[in-house]
Amino acid sequence: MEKNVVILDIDYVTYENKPVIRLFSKDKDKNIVLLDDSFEPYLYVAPKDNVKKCQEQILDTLEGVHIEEVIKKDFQVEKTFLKVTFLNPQELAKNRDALRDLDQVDHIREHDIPFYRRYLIDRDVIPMTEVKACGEKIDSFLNLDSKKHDLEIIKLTKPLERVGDDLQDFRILSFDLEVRNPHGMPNSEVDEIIMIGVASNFGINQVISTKTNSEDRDDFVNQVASEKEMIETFIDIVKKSNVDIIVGYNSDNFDFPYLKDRAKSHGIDLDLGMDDSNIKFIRRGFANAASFKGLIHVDLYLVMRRYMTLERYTLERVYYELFGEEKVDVPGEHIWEYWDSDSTQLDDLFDYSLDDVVSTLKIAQQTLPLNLELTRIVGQPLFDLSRMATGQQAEWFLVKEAYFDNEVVPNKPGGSNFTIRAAEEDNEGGYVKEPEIGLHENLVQFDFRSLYPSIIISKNISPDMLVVGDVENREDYNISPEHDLKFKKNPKGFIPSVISKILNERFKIKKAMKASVDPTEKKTLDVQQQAIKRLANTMYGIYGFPRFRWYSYECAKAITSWGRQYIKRAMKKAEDYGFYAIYADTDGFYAKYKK
DNA sequence: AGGTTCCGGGG
DNA sequence: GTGTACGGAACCT
Repeated sequence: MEKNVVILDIDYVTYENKPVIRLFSKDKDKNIVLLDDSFEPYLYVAPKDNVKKCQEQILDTLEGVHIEEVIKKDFQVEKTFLKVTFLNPQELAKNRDALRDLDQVDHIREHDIPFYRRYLIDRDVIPMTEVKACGEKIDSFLNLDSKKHDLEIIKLTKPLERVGDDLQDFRILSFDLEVRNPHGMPNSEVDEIIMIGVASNFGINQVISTKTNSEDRDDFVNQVASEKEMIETFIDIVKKSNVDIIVGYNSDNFDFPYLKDRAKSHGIDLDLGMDDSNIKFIRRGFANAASFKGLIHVDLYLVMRRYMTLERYTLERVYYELFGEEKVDVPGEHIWEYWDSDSTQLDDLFDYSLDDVVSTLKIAQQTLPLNLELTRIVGQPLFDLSRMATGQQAEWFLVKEAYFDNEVVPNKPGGSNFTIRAAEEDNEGGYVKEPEIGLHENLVQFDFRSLYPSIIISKNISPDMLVVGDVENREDYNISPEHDLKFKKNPKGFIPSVISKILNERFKIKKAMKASVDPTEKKTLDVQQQAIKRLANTMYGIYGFPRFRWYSYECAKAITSWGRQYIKRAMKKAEDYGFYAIYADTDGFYAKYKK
């Protein structure tokens, strides 16, 4: 059978010792899980000097691996690697260290790319877009049961085909808890949930509670008998509404952990997964992320911290910044008093609860389009992408581009490598001329368009083009104004070529945007070009950040040193025409016309 | 100057 | 989950 579906989420399970990729998807009216058992985990081995000997040693040491000799580019230089394929990801993880330590092995590469990400990259599958699936329908697979979970299960017989890059419409639901907290920040062991606010882009706007508001107020309260029933009602709404994306504000760290604890105390499972599986908290560094199979949870707090620069990121502050309106406010420490009061204060608390969840939905509608575009460009799941720093988004984008360029990805710096990188002096940044104090008139503003991306492209600044030591023909190199850093003029470096590619794409989109007469299309194109701009601007940052795969202190230094040269030159030139700069920063300045 | 601890959001 | 992890301000020594 053939079917067009939209992919929401991905994971894998191990079945009979083999990995099976599961793509949680949907079509117009049904949830669909695609199964693909045709993909195997692998890594690359760089042999020391003798490829054959290395291959023999690996085969002698490890059981059940398959080895293939491949030519891959490493910083643009073609080299022979051994592609070592394992039975399953667990085997790869278990044997990675032993492999690295073999005396015929120089080093290993691409050994730390999560299996589902590898699948998305290698199979060119883009989350949140439409694909054509060919396969056979099956009734069940492991814990998945098509009847019990009301979904279709399709075992793929052919690779997925891209149908189009068009972004789909998604069903978005926001939620928010209010808790009775007589002693400061609530404690889920003792403090009950008093309200659950729910809003959606498909008509739901309500507050579930054990109390209700006055008759003269708008009727948005869904009154139930107990806290247990509140939680059950919430779960029921989410499940019945076929939600694609569930959003909250700080829901990774507050709402979902709290809801889970309270549900547990009533013997309820927070089983919102497409397969009725439970909520799962994924440890990501210092914080947790709340996740469900096939239901994308986006915590907008994390998204907003990247989306705009503010001194604080409270829901109130972010909402004000985006929409210029004040929110209904109830001071946190008084919530329990409002709840206990049974008067207009209780009504106000209901209004506050609804306002919070409606604002959260509005913020989601405002910001998700950009994140969906980034998902499409970066090629990783929205759940992951919404929690990545922009530098990580850029890095995963480069990992994907490297695959299509037949480049082996550099390893992440580990241990001593990282310490060396981190110990390097801070790079001198852009040129800043402190503003001259006073009220100035007759000012002109001047700025470079994408200064750093342009420098990277025009000077071919890329770690694979950097040459250390003396060179014969200096004219074959772009040489930085300070530090004598030399970059080959040819061929085009990996990162400059990626940036030119996406900037060309942006140029085309901007052109189409100007030509378009349909306001919806215009808006969509605008979001697309913004997403690309963000990604292009991040590329400078990745050179200067010690944890990145393409980290290069030299590249970072070269970019800023050319940057300083360009802006100073421009200021000088402006002065020749009678413009005196009163303030400058990195890629632009304000100047006063003296005449 | 250099190292260590604390904090964000949420109620 | 092919796990190991932020970044700036405030506060010590």
